[in-house]
Amino acid sequence: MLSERQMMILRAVVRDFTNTGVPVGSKALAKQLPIHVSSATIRNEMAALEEQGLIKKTHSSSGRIPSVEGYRYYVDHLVKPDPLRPNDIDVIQSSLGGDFHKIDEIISQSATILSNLTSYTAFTLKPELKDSRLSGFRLVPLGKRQVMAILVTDSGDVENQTFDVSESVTGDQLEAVVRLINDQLVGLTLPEVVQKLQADIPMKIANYLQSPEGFLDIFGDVLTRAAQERFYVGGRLNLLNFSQDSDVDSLKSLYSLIDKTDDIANVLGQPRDNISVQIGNEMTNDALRNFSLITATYDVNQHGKGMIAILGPTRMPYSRMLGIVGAFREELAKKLLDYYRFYDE
Amino acid sequence: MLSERQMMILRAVVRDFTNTGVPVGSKALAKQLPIHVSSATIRNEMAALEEQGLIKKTHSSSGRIPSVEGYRYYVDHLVKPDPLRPNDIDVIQSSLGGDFHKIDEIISQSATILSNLTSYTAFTLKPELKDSRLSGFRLVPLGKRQVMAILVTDSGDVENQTFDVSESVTGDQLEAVVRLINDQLVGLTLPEVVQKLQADIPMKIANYLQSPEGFLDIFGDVLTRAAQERFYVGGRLNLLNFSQDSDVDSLKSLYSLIDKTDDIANVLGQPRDNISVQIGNEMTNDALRNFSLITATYDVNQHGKGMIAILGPTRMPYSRMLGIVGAFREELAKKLLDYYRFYDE
DNA sequence: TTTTAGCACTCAAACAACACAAGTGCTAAG
DNA sequence: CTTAGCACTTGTGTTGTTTGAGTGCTAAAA
Repeated sequence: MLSERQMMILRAVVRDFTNTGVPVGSKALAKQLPIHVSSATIRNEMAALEEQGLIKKTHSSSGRIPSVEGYRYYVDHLVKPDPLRPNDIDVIQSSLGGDFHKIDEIISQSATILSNLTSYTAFTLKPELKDSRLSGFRLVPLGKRQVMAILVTDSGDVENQTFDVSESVTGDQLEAVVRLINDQLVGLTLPEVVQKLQADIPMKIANYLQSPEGFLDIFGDVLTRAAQERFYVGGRLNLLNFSQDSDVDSLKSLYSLIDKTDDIANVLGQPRDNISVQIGNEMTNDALRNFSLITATYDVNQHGKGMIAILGPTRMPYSRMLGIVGAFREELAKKLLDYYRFYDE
Repeated sequence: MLSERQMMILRAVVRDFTNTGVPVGSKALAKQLPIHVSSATIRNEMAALEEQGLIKKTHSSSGRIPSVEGYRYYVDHLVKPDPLRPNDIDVIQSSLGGDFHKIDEIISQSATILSNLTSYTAFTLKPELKDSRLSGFRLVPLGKRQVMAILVTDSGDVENQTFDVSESVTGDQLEAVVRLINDQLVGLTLPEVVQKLQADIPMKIANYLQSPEGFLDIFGDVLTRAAQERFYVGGRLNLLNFSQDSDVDSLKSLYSLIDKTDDIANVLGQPRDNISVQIGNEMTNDALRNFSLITATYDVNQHGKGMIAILGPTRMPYSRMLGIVGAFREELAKKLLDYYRFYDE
């Protein structure tokens, strides 16, 4: 259990350190704190905090910095999200104010805005219905030998891919395949489709095409892309700002983590409600040891829930960041409700 | 004019320095060179080379490194491309050996291979006909309010985009628009299309749609994307390897250069025939001062010419790199001819 | 019992002094 | 024209010193 005074000190240590990056000592605290005690008293209290593992020294005679547990305690009990700066509000409203013709534009734009506001790296994920179902499949002939495959889900996701077919394949054959897919697979959830695709579909398709493998490749490809949650990333390059002593290797693994959709989905994890903070090694992934991740869901009513996140150094000004993320999720939800309202009516 | 011996020395300086990164001195050269002269003689020759601006010192008593002009002389007169290592041949053949369903896969894969072989950053551009023409336009309704716009050129490029329309727009209206576009614009080169789009098309479309702006936005968007040359980039992260003293700012500007298709197209420039090397500040762009760029065209006969390039430090082993780029362009051309042959027949 | 002043101690960081190695230019002799 | 020899320059690495910020502990004061 922490005393009031200890909390005050811990809060000050976190605030100072996240602002300056310099370990904070007893004397500086004594001057700064609203209570009148000597640096010796502060020292005693700091020793107690260190005892509990909330703060630590970088070397035997240095000032203190927060430990992961210290940050944890801070975000759980002590922090109060900062209200947005007027300037930030302007940025959000003007960047999100324009006209958009597709949801993805809004979501991708959001990642950019969020990274600008925070100067960290931002992720956004569009609102998603629990299990979306295949609602349509098309093959559109484009030229002598080019065909575009289009897959649509009932949550409005569209995946497409062009590919080349040998000219011996006729339009009738393609149409038959499309009909088959639509008859057999529309209405199923995507995992069910994948399953059927490995079971009886190949044989049925073989009735129409001599060599169905190529086609199945394409279809499977488009399908897995559709089943995958698609993240937008903004401010990738901001990671370079805290490349402590330019450790190229860890930077590389960090970037490959971010660019693999699967991996980053794992990192962000299941959307917890509200806002959640993960600090340093609380995340399993080693490449993130010096980072913190703030994730938040946003709720667009019947259109599902989405997610936003920012990734920055463990040593980030949490109060400000929590304020930004909290405000942005609201703005984004509002914008999307507007968007849907327009197209629904 | 350089004497035979001076050439030999320059060649050795470039080779040593690109291999080790350490300025090379007279004694080391004396030991290594096939002729028997003392280090003092080498020193005299080096002074002559420095006089001509081909090599320079990093400080008053250091060994010499090549100047930009020195590299230039080296690649123009002295270098001989290395033959490929057997291992590299394997890599190319196995990575390019598989079955592909679209050209873009081959080209994008090529960027990856090339970056792996060189451990630099690689660019690839697919073969392009001089001025491609609009050969078709589609609007495919996907659901209640989603529509996909597809644009096809006669060189086989496909651009597409989904967007949302208000439900008050009917299928008949869309069809009318498509017919209009195909009647009026198919067969024109893309610049001509752009021009017409700003002239009489908007009025004609207004006959069918109350508010054509949204649609024109989309069409224009797809159009500019189609007109743009699309580069594939492989091994982006390799740039981190030579982030000398981790200059974050210049890294950032480098990456934003690479990621803007327009800018990078400018950097790579017009495809010169054959293979060309640009060294350091020979390129106008400041962010590239410490880099060299090797570009090469490849020729797929009637299917046009494409381009590949690698971007690495000025201090790169040119002989090896020229060997790789030279061999790869041949392999790629061969692969593409194969590909076209299959689908053409 | 809590707070505080005082003091001895620790450590990182900055700096100076120094030796070393690699390399150069120059001179004079071969 | 080549070379041996030598004085000179400079980056690098080592070592020792100083300084300043900060700590823990003790004993006195509140």
